[in-house]
Amino acid sequence: MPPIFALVDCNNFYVSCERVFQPLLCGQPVVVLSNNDGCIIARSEEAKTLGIPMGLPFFQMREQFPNLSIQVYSSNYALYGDMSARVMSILKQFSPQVEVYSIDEAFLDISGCAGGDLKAYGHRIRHTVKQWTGIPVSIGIGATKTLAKLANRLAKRADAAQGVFDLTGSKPQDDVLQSTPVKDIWGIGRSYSRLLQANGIATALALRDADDRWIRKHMGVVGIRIVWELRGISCLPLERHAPPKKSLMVSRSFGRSITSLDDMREAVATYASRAAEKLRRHRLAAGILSVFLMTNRFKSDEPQYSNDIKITLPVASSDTAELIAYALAGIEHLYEAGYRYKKAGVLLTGLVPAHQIQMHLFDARDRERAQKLMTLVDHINTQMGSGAIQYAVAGFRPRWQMRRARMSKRYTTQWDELAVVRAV
DNA sequence: TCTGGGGTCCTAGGACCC
DNA sequence: TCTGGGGTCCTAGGACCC
Repeated sequence: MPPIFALVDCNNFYVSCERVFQPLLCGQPVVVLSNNDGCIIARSEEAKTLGIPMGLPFFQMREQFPNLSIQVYSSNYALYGDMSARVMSILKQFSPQVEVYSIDEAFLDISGCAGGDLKAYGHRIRHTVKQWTGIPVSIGIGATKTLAKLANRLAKRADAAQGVFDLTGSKPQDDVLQSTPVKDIWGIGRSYSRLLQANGIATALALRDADDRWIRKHMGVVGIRIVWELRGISCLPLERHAPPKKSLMVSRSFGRSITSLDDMREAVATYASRAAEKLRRHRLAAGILSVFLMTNRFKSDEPQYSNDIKITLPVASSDTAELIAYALAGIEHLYEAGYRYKKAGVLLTGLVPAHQIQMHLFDARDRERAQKLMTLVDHINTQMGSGAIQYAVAGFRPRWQMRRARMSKRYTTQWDELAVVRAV
């Protein structure tokens, strides 16, 4: 049986999560900010209607919309991650074939599940997710992932069929593709969009019927796959199991610029420590550690500097102390006094499963002991809350910490932040 | 004062080898 | 004047995604 893809996408996901626990926000313009309260990364429909663009820096929103009353939240990933897991577990009851594509999206293969009426099945999914979690979703159905994505866009339109759009029927496809600008196709970004339009390919229909050789030449195999998917030939299979991670990064902009090596050391030690925790959670070890730092690229009047260094470890490791040591050695090498640093980060690559680390003959480190210590630290931090135990080099209450002034409570993952309901 | 973070895949080009 | 051909591997950078 050929697959039938349903793309289930949570509407304005972060805003919807906030609304579940603060129903007063429903009907009001709401936005959620990126880390460091930097940019707007989620908007309610009301906020979109007001003309607030995606990615707008928060301080510019305050300049441009000074008189509007908009509810603003810092991003609360503890809450969003947990709500996402709830939504995904519900979707798995509607199909054994689910690919969790991002925090707020999943592809389902619903061939064989829907019993003939795809649209009705979509509505059942939508209704169940809403009832059980409070999160509204939109569902697009198509013969390929690309077409399901496209259908999802239509499902979100107010005039469409209440959140579900089925594109598998052959009839309506041409006009739908005709009315879809190339920039709205999954996989077509700014640059390809410009290229295509400059060559007279402005709609999904035109792209579907474009010349393969031209596409291959200018957009590579990625482009060919998009075109074929638009023709209904599935090139992107459902991936039920996430392929193994190839890299892992922890980086943050600083709440205020760093101008001393001591502060930079604290920040980088903190990031290395977080990265090591992530490694262990995925049962991985890293063979290569890169560190980078940079000044604020938006401040053209300030001297600019950015640099990075890549360190190959003698033996792949997930030991916090060891990764911190390499990261500090790296950052001390990169650090130049006299700049105002805005961001730094630690990137781990050369990842291998923790159980198949290649040992080194002259390795002096007592790795067994280190591993026991890490297991203990992780256990304590799981029980007592993240950060209960940490390395002193990472600093306490550091000056450079990111801003998150408008954070809601962690309603679903923290006992002392549960929602309180009062019966009057 | 103020501008996110974390990923993947693909391609071109250089280094190196026979 | 004129300077092979064909591989592999690695890396940096571009493009895209959410």
